[in-house]
Formats: sequence, structure tokens, C-alpha cells
Amino acid sequence: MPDYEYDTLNEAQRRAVTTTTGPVLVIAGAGSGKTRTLVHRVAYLLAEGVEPWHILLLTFTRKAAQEMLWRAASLVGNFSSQVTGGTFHAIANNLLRRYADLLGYPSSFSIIDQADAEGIVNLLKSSLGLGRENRQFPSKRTIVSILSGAVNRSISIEDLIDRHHSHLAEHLDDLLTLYQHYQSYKRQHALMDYDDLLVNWRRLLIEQPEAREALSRRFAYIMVDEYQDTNLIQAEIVRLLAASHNNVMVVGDDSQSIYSFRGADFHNIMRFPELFPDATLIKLEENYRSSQPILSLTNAIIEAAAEKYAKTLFSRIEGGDKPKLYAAQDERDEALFVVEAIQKLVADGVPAREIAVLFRSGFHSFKLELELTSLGFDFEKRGGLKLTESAHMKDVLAFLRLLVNPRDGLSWSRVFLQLDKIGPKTAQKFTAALISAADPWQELQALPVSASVRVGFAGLCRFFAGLRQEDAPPLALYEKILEYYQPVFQRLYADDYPKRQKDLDQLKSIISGYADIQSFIDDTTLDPPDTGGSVNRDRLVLSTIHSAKGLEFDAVLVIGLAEGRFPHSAAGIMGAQWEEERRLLYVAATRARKHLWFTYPGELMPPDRMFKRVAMSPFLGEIPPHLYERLRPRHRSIPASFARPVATATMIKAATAADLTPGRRVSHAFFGAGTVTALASEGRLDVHFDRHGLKTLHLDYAKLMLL
DNA sequence: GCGTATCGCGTTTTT
DNA sequence: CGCGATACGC
Repeated sequence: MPDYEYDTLNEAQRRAVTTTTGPVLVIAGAGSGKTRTLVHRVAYLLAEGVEPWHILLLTFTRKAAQEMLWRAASLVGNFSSQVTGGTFHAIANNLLRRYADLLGYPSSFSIIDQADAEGIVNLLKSSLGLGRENRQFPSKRTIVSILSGAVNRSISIEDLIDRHHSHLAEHLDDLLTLYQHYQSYKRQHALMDYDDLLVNWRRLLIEQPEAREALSRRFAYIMVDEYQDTNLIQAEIVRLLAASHNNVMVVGDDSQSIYSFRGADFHNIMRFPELFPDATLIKLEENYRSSQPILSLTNAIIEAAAEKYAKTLFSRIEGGDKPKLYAAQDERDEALFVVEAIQKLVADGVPAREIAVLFRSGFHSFKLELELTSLGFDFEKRGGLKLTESAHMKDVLAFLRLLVNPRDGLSWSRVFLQLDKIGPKTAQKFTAALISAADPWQELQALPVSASVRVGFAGLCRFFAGLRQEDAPPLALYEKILEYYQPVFQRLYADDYPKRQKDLDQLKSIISGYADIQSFIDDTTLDPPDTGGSVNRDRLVLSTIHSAKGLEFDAVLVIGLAEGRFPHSAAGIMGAQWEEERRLLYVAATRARKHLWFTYPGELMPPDRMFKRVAMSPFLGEIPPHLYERLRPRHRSIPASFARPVATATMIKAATAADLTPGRRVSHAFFGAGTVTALASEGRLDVHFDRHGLKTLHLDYAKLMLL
């Protein structure tokens, strides 16, 4: 039996870790070490002799699960490698493939993401002629969120519209029709969306008592992280799984519930004691992350919340700066302020990866990205578009998906649209013919093709015929696909294919780690890889607040805190949405350990292209002014990077790649003087700066001058 | 006239 | 990137 020590935990954490029987609800404030508690819980159970495969760890992202298992393994040796951990969706997927026949599903279903679901709904919407003459008809995005919202709340669409979207009452019939068509479309094409994965998992547990018994026996210790982000179905899955043994521990913070648009309901956490009447409640109230000034401010933000579990967070971390608020003139001034603040932090020795810029929506950072790029400052953007969500990635994945599921109409449609002279209408006609055929592959040869596309179409048929004969590993298939796709790709994205090419290369390196296509496709859908590229580089982080959840940084800058941006203008005044936006700000601010800034632009460009003065976010107005320091807007001279490099008496000149040999002295607008140490691969250059240490610069962007 | 290609502009948050 | 408006071609 492995040795295991837990005396570094506080008393409440220790109680949570060592309660091995009965349901436990852990209410944990931000920075209270809840991840640590879960890690220790896994380690403790293993040390107590619980077999690893009896432990199920459900987390919000797969990364979080992997991280926890890895840390637990380092506490007790390699035991936790057999612990099951992952997201609800990933585990549902595994189970449903195994038990598909019990539910009357083909085991070769494809999983579709949000964008796919919206695409299907849009297609159905236009083919049913909805929204044609009626301009008020909701957008595809709204429709999908309504359909999915009804499923997640386990109520009918009628009730949902009645209760939450009464302004859409006139469209009720159309929405119901749309819903039926959407369901039958998915069934015909053997597709499952995110909701189906959960709904079918629940169906399995309810309708198949033997399967439920087997799973309950298998997963004898269940742990759920971020429980406030679960929806009703997930809560019920947990209840059903734990029904026979009650060994379940859920951890969450009602103040950090920010996913209600996806069906999450933080009342779940309040209702846990109803689901499990003999539940033990444990509160983790000591904050180990932030300094006291930051904690005082974040407490003030959440103080105004309408509804919350009472908990008082305290910290023993002494000292620290007061958070700062900067009212910028406009977006550009805001971006420059942020850049300067980052520069100072880096100069003070804070590693770039310990600095995060957070914002409400993906596009709020566009201006800042421009400034950073022009300065040659390396950063990583999280949130917004994912690698596999871009069109060229979906193209490649479509071929693979068809190999596994030839009834996947969405993928057929993509493949057809790549051909010249084939548009949405023709693609849809072909797709409809294929999926209703007994053998789609045979039907493909028999499609009525018009003369103008015959050549391209024949190429496609030959390509698929060759591909299907291969019984090759994914990597070989990928290379085969690229033989066909590469020319198509260059024609389709003629303007920017070099940039996209890098994504394809990245996909190749990801695919080489897989032994079968099915799991590769599932993983890229359920857990899309970042566009970022290699990991663990020392890079500044730009992230939406949603994507920064669960992380922490030495320094955090929250930007775009202006009226209309934060809270988002669609959040109605004082409703549930409003409250969620407040919690979102709380999540953002609680990511900071030592330094925290708030900024907002005083001027924005709305759609009508006229600058408009905007006020500070109303949430900031609720904070007592003595809790933060207000910075005066400064008159700013144009930074060096925007001045054109000109030859001076000392003969400074702009560097070209050929000049940059190791040992060369250079000057950078941001980092000052330095010495070239090495010419790294792919247009990258390592420079040792006198004041800032070793940096890797992009030759394409960084403006270097020779000294 | 139907279907396809092109251009310009605005963008909530995501397993 | 995706949407709508507009232009072009069969």
C-alpha cells in the first residue's frame, strides 16, 4: 500500500478528503484549493486500498481531469493511471458506443458540435421556408439555444417559451416543427449532439436496470468538480449512478456559475441536499490565492449578488497592491495602457505566462492583439475560434467522418461544396440521395452529375474508392486525404492558405498520436485543441473569461469594462442574465494572485461608424471606491514602435534576416538593447536582452534595429 | 430564373 | 468567421 500524507491540508479540506462514505457537498470559494482537495481525495482513496477503476472523476474540461489525475499520481505513485476521469460528454460517448444496441442506436454515430447543430437548423429553417417573409424569426443561434435549453432543463419547448421567452410565443408552432425535423434529421444521419449524449446516458441508466447496476458497481466513488456548472440532466446522471452506494462528492461555488446559457443551473448545488438527504456540507472559506486587497474587492463585487450561499472568504496572504482602475480615452489608449503595464510587469520579473488579459467577448481583444503583434510580443489567445472549428479543419475531418459513418450528411455536404460549380442546392440534393440509399458508397457512383462538374466529381469518386480500400492507421489515411485535398485547399483559400497550412501540419501531429480514427474524431469534436501550438512556452495569455475559468495568474488585466460590453448589452436589466454577468466579473477578478487592473475605453465604435462616448460598467460603480486606486489618464506620446525607424548619426538601421547573426547587438522597441544568441527555426530568433533576459521573437513581426 | 461566386461588414459566452 | 446583398453565368 502506498504511503500518503495529507497534513498540508487545512481542517475543512481534510474532512472533505477523508469522508469515504455518504454524499458530501463541498462549497468552495474561489482560490480555496478545491482542485487540491479533489486531488488529495483521489490519493487518499487509493491509499485506503480502493481500486483505481472504482473511482470516477467528472470535471468540466478534459484538461482539468488529466491535470488532477497527474497530480494525484505524483502523490501516491502511479496508481491513479487507471482512475476514470473526464467530462460528462466524453464518458457518455464511451458508454454509448458500448451500449448503443441497448438503446437502438447505430454504434457508428458521429458527434456534432454547436456549429454543426446550428448549420443543420439553418438548413431546415430555409428548406421549411421559415423566416422568409417574417423578419422577426429568431436566428439559428437563438433557435439552437432554445431547443437545447428545453432539453437541458427537462421541460417542454412550450413551457420554456412560456416561462423564459414569452416574446417568441408567436413562433411556437414553427419552433416545434423545426424541432421535430431537427430530431429526425439527426436520426437519419446517425448524428448525436451534445445534448443527445447526456440524454441518452440518462436513458441508459433509467431504462436499462442491468446496465445501471453494472455502472454503479463499477463507479463506486464519484467525484464532480464545478458542480454549479451542471445542468439538470447531469445532476440526475450523478444521482442515478450513485443511487446504490451514495458515495458521491460534489465540489462547487455558486458564485462562479457562468454557464446558464448552456443549461447549467446553479440551483443544482442548492438542491443537492434534497437529492441526497443525508449529505454532509463542508465549506472551504480560506483563500490561498489572492492578496487581501484583491480579495476585498472581489468580495465587494459578489456582495451585490441577489442570491448566494453565505460564505465569508478570508486570506492570510499579507501585503499586496490595491487593484487599479484605468479609464482610457478609447480602445487604442486602452490597448497601449495594457501593453505598458505588461511591459512593467515583465521588467519586474513576472514571467509572461503569469500575466493574463481577460475580456467578455472574443473580439474585445482585437485592438490589443494588433498592438502586441506590431511590437513582436508573443501571446496565446484562448477562447473564440478553436482549431477544429475553422473551415479547412472541418473539411479534412469530414473525409474521416465519412469513412466511419457514411450516412453523415453534414460531412457529405462539406465534401460536395468543395467542388467547383456545386453550391448548397446541389450539395443538398446529392446528400439526400446518399443517405436514403441502401449503400451510400454505391449510390455515390450513380449520382446525376451535370457536365460542368463531371471531372471534379470523378476525381472525388476515385479518391474515396482508394481511401476505402486502405486498412491503414489514421496517420496514413491523413496523408492519403491530403493528396486529394491539398489542391482543393489551395484553390478554396487562395488568399491565405499559407497561414492555414500550419493548422493542417498541427492536425497531422495530433493525428499521429491515435491508433483509430473513431477516437480521434470524437476527441477533436468533444475537446478541440487550441490554435496555440506548442505548450508551455512563456507567453502572455489573452483569454475570454469563460476560458480562463479555474486558472490563476500572478497578474490579471480585465479590459473592456464599459457599459454595453460588460454586462453584454443583450443581458436585460436586473434579470437572471444580469446576475450571471456579475458573477462573470467575479470569476475574472478572482483569477489574480498579486496584481489586478480594470480598464475600459471611454469611446466605442458602434455599427453606425460614429464614435460614441460610453460610461464605465455599472458593476464597477457598485464597488466602494476606497477598495481600488483610480489612475489618471495620461497624455501619451507615440510609442517607439510606431515611429518609423530612421537612420541617425549613430547609423541605426532596420534589421533584415541576413544581418541577424549570433552575437549581433540589436535594439527592440519594447525590450531595449540585447544580443542575438541563436537563429531559431521557422523565422524565429532568440535574443538575450540586457534588461529582460532571453526572448524568442518572430522575424515577421518584431521590429529590430541594429546597433 | 435559378444557382453559384464575391464582397463587405459585424461578431456573447462553450462542453 | 458567417451573413446578407449583389452580381454573374447557365
